[in-house]
Amino acid sequence: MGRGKIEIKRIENSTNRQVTFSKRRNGIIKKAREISILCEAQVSVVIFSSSGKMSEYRSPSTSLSEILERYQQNSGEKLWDAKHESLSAEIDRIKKENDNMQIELRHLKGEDLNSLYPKELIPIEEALQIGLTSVREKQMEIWKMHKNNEKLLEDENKQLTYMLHHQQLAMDGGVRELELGYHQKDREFAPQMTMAFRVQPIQPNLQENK
Amino acid sequence: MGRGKIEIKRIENSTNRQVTFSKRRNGIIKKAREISILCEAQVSVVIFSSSGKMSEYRSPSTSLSEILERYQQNSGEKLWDAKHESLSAEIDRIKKENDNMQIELRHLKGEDLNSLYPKELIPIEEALQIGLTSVREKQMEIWKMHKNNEKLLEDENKQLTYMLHHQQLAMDGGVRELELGYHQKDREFAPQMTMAFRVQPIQPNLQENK
DNA sequence: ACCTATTAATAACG
DNA sequence: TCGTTATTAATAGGT
Repeated sequence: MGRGKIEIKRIENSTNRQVTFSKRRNGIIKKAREISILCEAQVSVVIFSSSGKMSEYRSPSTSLSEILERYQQNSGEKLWDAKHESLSAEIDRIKKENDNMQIELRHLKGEDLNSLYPKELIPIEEALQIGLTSVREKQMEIWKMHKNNEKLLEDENKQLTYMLHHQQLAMDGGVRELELGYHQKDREFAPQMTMAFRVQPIQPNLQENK
Repeated sequence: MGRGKIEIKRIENSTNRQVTFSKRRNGIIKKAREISILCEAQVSVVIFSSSGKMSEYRSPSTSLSEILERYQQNSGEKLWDAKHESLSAEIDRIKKENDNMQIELRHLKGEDLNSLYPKELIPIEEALQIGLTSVREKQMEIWKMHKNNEKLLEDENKQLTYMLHHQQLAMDGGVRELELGYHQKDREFAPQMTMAFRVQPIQPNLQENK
């Protein structure tokens, strides 16, 4: 039905193919609409072009879900059940994993020990022993760090006290007339000077509180 | 395209409508096949007649699920149920739970302790301490049970030895003529008699080996 | 997009 | 449902 008859096989010329697609797609959709009106049929047409663009026709006042529902009833095919099943399978898998961990946790916390064979207590005891050792080592490490920090702060305090003392002596001893200028001009500068002597805290990332 | 032009509106004559449906449905499906071949298009056509009978065309080597997948991507419309959503949500929930347990387990085993604040080490240490105490109590309990069982068996042994001794004395002392009868008639009965004296093992469910 | 010669679909009927 | 055929509709190729 055109200037010439064509064979039904892939149209090699790309432009031609695209044009034909466009025309025939419109034709199909028109036909779909017509049959739905003429014959009270429920129709769904979905067409993807080779470039991936989608076109669609659905008979009026019908949702795709409705059509899919009918489709499944008629064909017996499971449409989205494949995905559904894979999701369920994953849930089962994770739940099992979950249960195992739960049991392991309970055992480590000393619960449900009666369900175990005596032999199975041994690795649990060992794990607990190792865990306890690690935790206590960590605590010891932290304690040492704090101790160290304290020591540094104490040293710093001594140094500051010493410097303060010297400064006071110097001030008392002579240039008392400078006091006025100190109070008026350098007051806000003074804190910055003492800051320059402050030792940076060790382990700045160590936080005692959240 | 027929002996007469027809208006596109419901065909009132039922027979006529049915015939037209049949013809046009074939036409649409033929067109669908043609466009899929000519233009490399992916096509899905689903038609329900007014009487509920379904017809379908799908371009070769494509499943409907695949088409639905593409459809959803293109249209943004959600075809799958709330079911899917709830399953996905449950997976997320369980996975999260899973992660939390995993972390707790690792901490109890003394791993990844650096990611914790010092304060958080304390409850872990306590839990480990409690767990260790429980496990050791359990082991002690089992040990005591074994000890007890051994004691009972020992007592039983003594009793049996004693009885055996007495029996032997009685036999040696007098009725030696019974020996023949004992050997021939009661031999297979004897073990059952001694069984009657056996003490039932304590804690029959206690299994040393799997 | 539009045009139109030509083919394809199909309405009416048997 | 199937075949036939007059007639309309779709569309291939070209502009």
